[in-house]
Amino acid sequence: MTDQLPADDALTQREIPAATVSRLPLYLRTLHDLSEDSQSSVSSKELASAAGVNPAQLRKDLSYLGSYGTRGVGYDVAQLLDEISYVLGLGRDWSVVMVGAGHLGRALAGYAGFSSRGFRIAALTDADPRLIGTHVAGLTVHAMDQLAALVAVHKAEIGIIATPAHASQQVCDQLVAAGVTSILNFAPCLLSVPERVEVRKVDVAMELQILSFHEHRRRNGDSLPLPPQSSPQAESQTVEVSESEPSEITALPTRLPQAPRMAVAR
Amino acid sequence: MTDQLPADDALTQREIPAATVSRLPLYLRTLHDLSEDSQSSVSSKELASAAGVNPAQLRKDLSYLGSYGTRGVGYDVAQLLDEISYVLGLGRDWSVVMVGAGHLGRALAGYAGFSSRGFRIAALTDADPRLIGTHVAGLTVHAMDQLAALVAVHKAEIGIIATPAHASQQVCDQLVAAGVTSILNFAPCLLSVPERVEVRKVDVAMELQILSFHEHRRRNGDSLPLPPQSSPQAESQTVEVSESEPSEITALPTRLPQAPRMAVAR
DNA sequence: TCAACTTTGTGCATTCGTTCACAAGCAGAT
DNA sequence: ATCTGCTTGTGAACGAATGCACAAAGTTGA
Repeated sequence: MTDQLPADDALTQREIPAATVSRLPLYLRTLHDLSEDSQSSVSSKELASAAGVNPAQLRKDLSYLGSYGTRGVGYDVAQLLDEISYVLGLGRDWSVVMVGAGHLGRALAGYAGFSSRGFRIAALTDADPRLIGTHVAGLTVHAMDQLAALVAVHKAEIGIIATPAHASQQVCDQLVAAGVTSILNFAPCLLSVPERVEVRKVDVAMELQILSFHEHRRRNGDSLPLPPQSSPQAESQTVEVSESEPSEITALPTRLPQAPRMAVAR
Repeated sequence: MTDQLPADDALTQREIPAATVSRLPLYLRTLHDLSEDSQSSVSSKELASAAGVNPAQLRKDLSYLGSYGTRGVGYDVAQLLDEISYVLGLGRDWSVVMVGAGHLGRALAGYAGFSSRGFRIAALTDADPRLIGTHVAGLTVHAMDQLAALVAVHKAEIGIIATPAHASQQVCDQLVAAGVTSILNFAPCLLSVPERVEVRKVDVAMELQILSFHEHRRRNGDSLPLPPQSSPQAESQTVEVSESEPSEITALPTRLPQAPRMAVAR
C-alpha cells in the first residue's frame, strides 16, 4: 500500500490550494463592497486589510488565479471581481436542491443571500407528510420520493441537507444516487460519500463549543489540578472579566476528580 | 511595527493547537454516539475511523488533553467524554444572547441542538419594532436597547449575530460593550473586535461558493484559454458527470475575454 | 511468572500554509 | 527620455499540521 495515487497527478499538481479557495469568496465579497463605493482600483494592502488578511497572502492567493494586477498601481476592482467570480464558477446560476423543511430549512430557503449570489433553491423536499404540499419561500415542499426526479428536472448539482442527524446519511445517499456531486451538510454528523462527491459541513453547535473552549480557557486559564510539575510562572493575565463574579462555575459535571488533569502543559 | 506580542507568551506557548481544538467537538459527538451504543471502551483506530480522521492524529490530539488511554486496550468512552467536555468548557451551561429574530434567528432559537449541548439561548433581541414583543421558541423578542441589560442579567458570555450584514458591526460593538467575549457571526462580513474577544463566523453563501468552485472545476477542468504554454498532457479524468449533457455553461457572465486565463498551471 | 499480543504516546519526517523581503515592472513627473 | 516612487509577483524562510513508525506499557492467557 505504498500509496500509488491514481492518475490525477498532473492535475492535482498545480491546483489552487484549498486554503486559497476558501478565501476567494471572502475577497469576492470585499471587492463587491469596494465596487459599490465605486472604487475602481485597489492595492493588495488595502484589499487585504479590508478582508482581514495579510497583503502577501492576498497577492499569493491571487497569483494562483493568474490574475494580474498592475505594479505600481494595484488591481482593477471590476476585473478582479470577474476573475474570482469566474474561478469560483459563479458565471452561471446553480440549481440547488434542499432536503429538510424544518426550522433551518425554511430559514435557509428564505435567505436572500443565496439567490443574490446565483444559487437558486430549485426544490425542497421533506420526509414529514404534514409538511408536504406546504409552501416555503415560494416553493412547494415535495415528498422524498420525488427527490431524484427533482434533481434531474432542475439539473441540480448541489444539495443541501437540513435534516436531523439521524436522517442525513440516508438523504445523502439519495442525493448522490440522484446525481448530486456537491453537498452542504447542516446535520451534525459525518457523511460518507463516494470520492467524486464534495461535502462541506456547517455545524453551529460545534462552533459554539469552540467558543466555549476559549471562554473556559480565559476563565480557568491553566490553574487546575495539574501533573507533578509545578505550573510555570504564568500568572499575569490580560483577561478582563468585565463585571461578573470571579468565575463561579456552577457545577462541575459528571467529572471524576481522580483523573490527572493537565490543561495546557504537554 | 516589529510585532511584539503581549505577555500571553508563556500561556500561548503550550496551548492546545487550534486545529486540535476544532476537532474536539467532533470527537465528543462521536464518543456520544458510541456511548449510546453502550460501548464502554474504544481504540484510537475505531474512534478515528468513526470520526473520519487519522488514528495517529486522534491520539496526538488527545495527548494534548493529557487524557490517558490504556495501552493495549484503548480509551474509556465515559472518561474521554468527561475529559473532552471539561476541556471544551461544557461542564456548565452557557448563556447565549442572540441578536436578530429574522428567519435565521428564529430557526436557530428553535434549534434543539443548542440546549441539548448546554447552550441556553437566554435572550433574543431585534431592531425591527414589529418583532419586538413577539415570541419565538419560548422567548420574547426584546428591543436593542435592552441588550446590555439582558447580557448582564443572564451573565451571557456568548453572543450570536443573526442580523443582516449592514447591521452586524454595530450589533457586534454593542455586544462587546455589554461584556460579551465570544461571538458567533452569521452575517457575511468581517467583524472588528478588541483582541480579547473571540469571533467565529458561519457563512453559508461562502460554503456554497466553495462547492461551486469544485463543481466548476470538475466540469471545465483545465481546458480553457490558456497562457502561451501548451497545456500539459493531463487528459484522463476520473470525473463522472452522471447523466447530464457534457457541460452546457449557459452564459459566461460579464467576463472580458481579453484577460489571459490560467485555471490551474502556475 | 512470563511470553505474546495489542494499542498508546510521541519523535521525526514531510507536507502544507503563511509571511518576509526583494527584484521586476509600471506610472507619472520632470 | 529618463528617473523616482510605488506596488506587484514570487523565491525563500519560517511555522503549523499531518502522518509514519516504533518504543513503551499495559493486558491476557497459559
